[in-house]
Amino acid sequence: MKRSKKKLFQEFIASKGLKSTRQRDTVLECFLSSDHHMSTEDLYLKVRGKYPTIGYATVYRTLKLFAESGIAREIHFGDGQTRYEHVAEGEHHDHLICTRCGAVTEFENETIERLQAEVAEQFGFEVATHKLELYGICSKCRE
Amino acid sequence: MKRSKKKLFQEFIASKGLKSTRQRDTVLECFLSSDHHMSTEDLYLKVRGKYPTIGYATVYRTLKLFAESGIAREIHFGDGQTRYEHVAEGEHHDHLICTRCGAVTEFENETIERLQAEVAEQFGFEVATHKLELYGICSKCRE
DNA sequence: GGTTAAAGTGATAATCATTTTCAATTGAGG
DNA sequence: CCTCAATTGAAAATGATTATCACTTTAACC
Repeated sequence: MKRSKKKLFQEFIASKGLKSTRQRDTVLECFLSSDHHMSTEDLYLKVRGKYPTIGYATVYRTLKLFAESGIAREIHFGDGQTRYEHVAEGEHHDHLICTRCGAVTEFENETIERLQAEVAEQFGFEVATHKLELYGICSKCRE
Repeated sequence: MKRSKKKLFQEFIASKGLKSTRQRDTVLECFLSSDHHMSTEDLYLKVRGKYPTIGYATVYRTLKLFAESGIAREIHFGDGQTRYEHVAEGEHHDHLICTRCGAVTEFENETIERLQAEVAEQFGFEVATHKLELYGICSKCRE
């Protein structure tokens, strides 16, 4: 799975006439080494561990490439920071966001997805991606 | 309906020991005069028409108060600008966002809402608000 | 109506995340 | 190995939003 994302990204890079560099490889490795979404800062700090001279700009630029290549997707929770999550073919997860402790839980629900498609069709809208976030208090904080 | 929102905001202001000012009244009027969501800049420009000396900071501050008072809600589409939409008691609308022309259409679907509540319950999560956005190409752009 | 303390305002400076710039470096193909 | 376009990192620039602060206004009280 990781192998395939690496390959996907390599192909994307090649098809655009871009170059493969140690920086991009390192950022990709670090990104793939986590299961969940991460902010640019999270990733920057992680990459610094393996490649101390990396610059912020490079991480920003590389993440945009991930999004363009389709292996990642930007997400915005409204706290002013952009995060990136993994995109697996045909898979999508939505979020439960605790407004007290900030915890983010992922979930999937096929029925909701299907209903979304129906609504879009009614409007003649062609859906590319979607975002569903539920804000509230998580079970731990409610105890 | 507008009357009730004005009243709601007045009550909120009073309950917090805040003051009623011409600036706040003007911003509220301008906000209520539109049916849909608007960015801070949109509103700022509109308010300037009625109150030319208004400052950006005041509009920002007032919008935050609207959100706190419950008559408005922040929305983020990922373009770096915060927008505010009207909140009507018990009503909620989700968004179809065209990534080509930027058009935003609102919709409601009770079944989706109900399913969301079910999912949240499974996680022991208490939902306060939610956000559902479908990104893609609108019917006009598809022609 | 005048007094006053607390809240509000507006101009401006400050922040914060993200982009751009640019000189120096590096990768891929010939 | 050479060449040239792509890449990088540091630092400056940007754009949205927030904080600061001297001055003004509101609401309550006398």
